[in-house]
Parts: sequence; structure tokens; C-alpha cells
Amino acid sequence: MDKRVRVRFAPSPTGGLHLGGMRTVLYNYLFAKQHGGDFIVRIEDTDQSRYVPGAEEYIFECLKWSGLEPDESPLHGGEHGPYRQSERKEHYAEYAEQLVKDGHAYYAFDTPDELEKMRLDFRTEQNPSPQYDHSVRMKMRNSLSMDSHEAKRLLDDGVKYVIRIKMPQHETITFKDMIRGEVSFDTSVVDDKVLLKADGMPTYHLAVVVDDHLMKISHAFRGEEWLSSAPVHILLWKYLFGEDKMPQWAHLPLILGPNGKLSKRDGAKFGFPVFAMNWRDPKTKELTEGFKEKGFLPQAFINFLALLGWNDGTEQEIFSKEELIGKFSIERVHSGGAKFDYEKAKWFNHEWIRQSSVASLQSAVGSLFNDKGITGIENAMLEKVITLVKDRCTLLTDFYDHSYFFFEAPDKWDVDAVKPKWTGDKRNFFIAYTDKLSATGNWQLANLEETFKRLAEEMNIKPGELQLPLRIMLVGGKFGPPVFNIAEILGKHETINRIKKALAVF
RNA sequence: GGCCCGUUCGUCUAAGGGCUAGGACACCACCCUUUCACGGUGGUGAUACGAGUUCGAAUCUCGUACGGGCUACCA
Repeated sequence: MDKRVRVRFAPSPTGGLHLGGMRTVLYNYLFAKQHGGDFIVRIEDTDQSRYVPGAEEYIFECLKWSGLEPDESPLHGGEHGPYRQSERKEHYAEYAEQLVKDGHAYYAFDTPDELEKMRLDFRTEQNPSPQYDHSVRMKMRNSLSMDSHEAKRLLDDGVKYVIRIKMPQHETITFKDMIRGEVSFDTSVVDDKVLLKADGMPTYHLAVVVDDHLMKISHAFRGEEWLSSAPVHILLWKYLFGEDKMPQWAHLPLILGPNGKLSKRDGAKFGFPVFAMNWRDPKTKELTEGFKEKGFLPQAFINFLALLGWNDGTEQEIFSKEELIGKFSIERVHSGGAKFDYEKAKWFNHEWIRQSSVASLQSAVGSLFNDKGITGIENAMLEKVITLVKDRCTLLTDFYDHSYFFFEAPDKWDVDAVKPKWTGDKRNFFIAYTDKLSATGNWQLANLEETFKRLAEEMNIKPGELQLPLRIMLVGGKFGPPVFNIAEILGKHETINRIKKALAVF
């Protein structure tokens, strides 16, 4: 099938790619893959004042980590490249001029100050934010309000200008949205949007239409925040390339934070990530934590993102990327916004950790320990530890909290938990137990436990009262997996050492 | 203010005219567990409101309320 979808992003510090943007990317990706189409990414860097160097590379790292790599490298071009709008500058002016020639657009010479004055002058209680539209355009300085000689003179003199679309009056624009069905707008309430800026760069409105045409985009999925400017884009299609050539639109619902639209700030405020990976703003040096660094598996990230506003109609919740490609359908995307629930996201991650094989977790967990300064762990040991604690970990980082004691002997113990019931008999028990352990050639879970219980019985102590002290000797506190499992993994030498060391303190 | 979009348990959602509105997260209780968790079983909990159409409405229509988006030479 000849499907071609594109996603866009602006390399700006705040407009990066947070949850909402990533989900848009994901849906585009799933749709493209499902139909055997192309998935391309376009860099919308036409706003030079907000351009942040390095943001492109960062975002491709995010896409790579999530497993959503585009078919053609957006950084190096491709069949319909370049995919960086700043490198396609010359295309846009040509189309803008075309629109002027056809009477669908005009030159406007108003300075920023004049625009501000207009907004102030026309401001009323009923209309707090006046627009540059059919009602005021004849009162402004543009090629519609002045005679053609004057306009030509200004142009020849090199006076800065923008090109604005001339929105028709009282026309109803209706289009079909794949999620919402028919949506219509009255053109007289839409302003004369700037198409080409004074610096020669296009605005999003012009660029999206021109690029979608040139890049032969068949489906355009974007966030709901674009819905209200859709009539401009549809008109542009009509004027430039024909409405029948227009891609099919889908406006995805917004992802909401705890209070309203999800923002980058919400992350810091409520303690959850909003970006796929750590992002440090080069200007402010402010760090925004990512899902990756927080300990999420990419599979879980994709999974919860996909389910935030979509489901396949069954009660299934855990989907692999391949299953999502098979089952996704844009028509089943919810039209209402979805509030992001971090607790549920963590649940997805927990499920994915449980399902993951030990082998697939090994390198991530290994490097986690490395980062914490614990090095030189043997693979066999790591494997055993992961197997034992995997089910209790919600985040990858939990592996540290649930198993660091395998690699670091405790140097302080929760003595308060032992002391009240500590007796000389118990001390003697542990001395006897270490002797037995030293002598044994069978370091198996069953044997360790059996020896322990038999000895306790012989010495007439309840084994239950001895297990907690043993645990505290081995790990330092009241936590961790079953105590004999710990001893088994720790090994003979280490177990005996830890008991002896603790005995000296108790 | 104007325009557009939306509204089912606290949260994500299922049910697109017809059984006691189903599931998941979270929460609570019990069980398992001589640690802490995991897990298991069960429970609390929703169709925003008001009209209309219909034998019958969460579902279709209208109005109201509430929420969100847009209203830049930003995307």
C-alpha cells in the first residue's frame, strides 16, 4: 500500500518531544508499519529564535531507544529530503508568491509595533484579542489596502514584509478527521495567518502543506492543538495542490497532566518523567529526567503510551511492539484527552520486567550496578540475582535496592530488631551453624535450610526465632528475598564471614 | 470574549438502542509469607445536569454546566 506518514518536531527546549509528542510519533509509526508504508521524520526548525542546537540528535536518541526509528535519516536526507526545513527555505517562498499572484495571499508591511498598536486599539471587552483578519486588514499597511504602485515601491525598496493568507469571508470549511469524523469551521473567524515570515522562513502553516505535498505524505496525524488551524491548511491545499490530493487528517487527543495540559514542568512538580530520555537544556542547564534513566524498559514505555487513548476493544493491556503494529487502528483512538497516570505506567513496567528473560535484563542491570560503583560482578552471579529479585522490581533501578547486599557486605545491622530476643543460646546456635556450614560440601538451598532447622531442633530453639537474626546478619536489615536463597547465592565463604562478623557485634 | 474539541468509577478505558454498566491502575480487606516484597481472592467506586425521540437511552437530538485547545512574523 502506498502509505506515507510523517511526524514533525521542533528542536526547541520546551517543544522537544514529551509524552504527547512521543505518542504522536508512536501512532504514526504503528500506522506506517501496519500498512507497509514509509515513516519519516521532519525537523521543523524554522523558528531561529527558539532553535536549540543538539536537540535533533537528542530526539533521535529518544526514537532509537524507543525502537521507533524512521525509515530515512532525517539528519542526512533521503528520497524526499532534505527533512530539515531550514534547508528547504527556497521552496516555500515560491509557493507563497504563487498564492499572492492568484489573489489568495498578500504582502503585509506592518511592523511589530504597528501590530501591537492594532491589537490595543481594537481591543474591547467582547474581543480581548483582536486578530489580523478581514475586519481590520483594510486598515493596515498591506498590498490590499494600498495601491499597487506603492506596494511595488516598498517591495523594490527592500522594506521587510510578510505574506499573509487572505481568508475568505463566510465560507464553511468542512473536512473529515479520522478520529473525530466531520469537523467544520467558518472562515470568517480565522485570521489572516502569516505564511512567510520577514526572514524568509515559512511558518508552520505554509511549511506543513508544501512539505506534505513535496514529500507525498498520505496521512497526517498530529496533536489536537492543531485542529483550530486546520482550515488554513485545507484552504492552502485547495489553492495550491487541490483538495483531493490532501493527506487524511487525524488530530490526536492531548495528554493531560495532573492539572490540565501536560507540561515539562509537571515532571519536576509531580515527580515523574515527561521525556523519553534525560534532557539538559543547554541554556538553563536544567535537567529534565527521562523514562529511560528512571528505569523504564522501552517496551513498557511504548506499551503504556499506546494505551493512553487507544485500546483494541479486548481486555488485553500488555502489547509488544509487533502486536501493536498488528492491532492498532486510528479509528479506535479516543477523542477525549487522557490524563497521564504515573502509577499505571509503573505497573506496565513491572509487568514487562516480569515477562522479560533474565538474559535480556542482564546488561541493563549490570550497567546499573556499574553506575553505582559496584564492578566486576560475575555473569553467573548476576544471573542468579536477577532471577531471584526480578518479580519484585517495578523499575530497573529497583534492582539495586533489592539486591545491592549481594555485592556489599553490611557494615551496620538493624540490631534493635535482634537485641530484645537475643540470648546466649542463640549465639551458640550460630557458632554451631557456621561450623556445620564450613564442614558441608553441599551448598544447596535445601541443604542449608535443612541443616539450619535440624540444628535448631537439636538445640531446642524455634527456627522461626533464628531466621530473622540470620537475615540481619546477611543483609543488615529486615528486607530481601527468602534468607536461604540469599545464603545460597552468597556462597559458603561469604555467608560464614558475614555471620561471624555480625556475631562480633551482636 | 470568540471559535473548535471533549465529558462513563479518583485515573486509563469497555459497552456504538436491550441482561445486575465489564476490565485495568490506585485504594481497602483477607489469604500466602516467621523479613520486605511479589502473588492470589474479594470489596468500595462511574454514565456531569435537564429536556426530547423511543416499548426501551451511557449510546441518538437539543440546551446547560464543566474541562481542554486555539485566538503570535511559536511550533
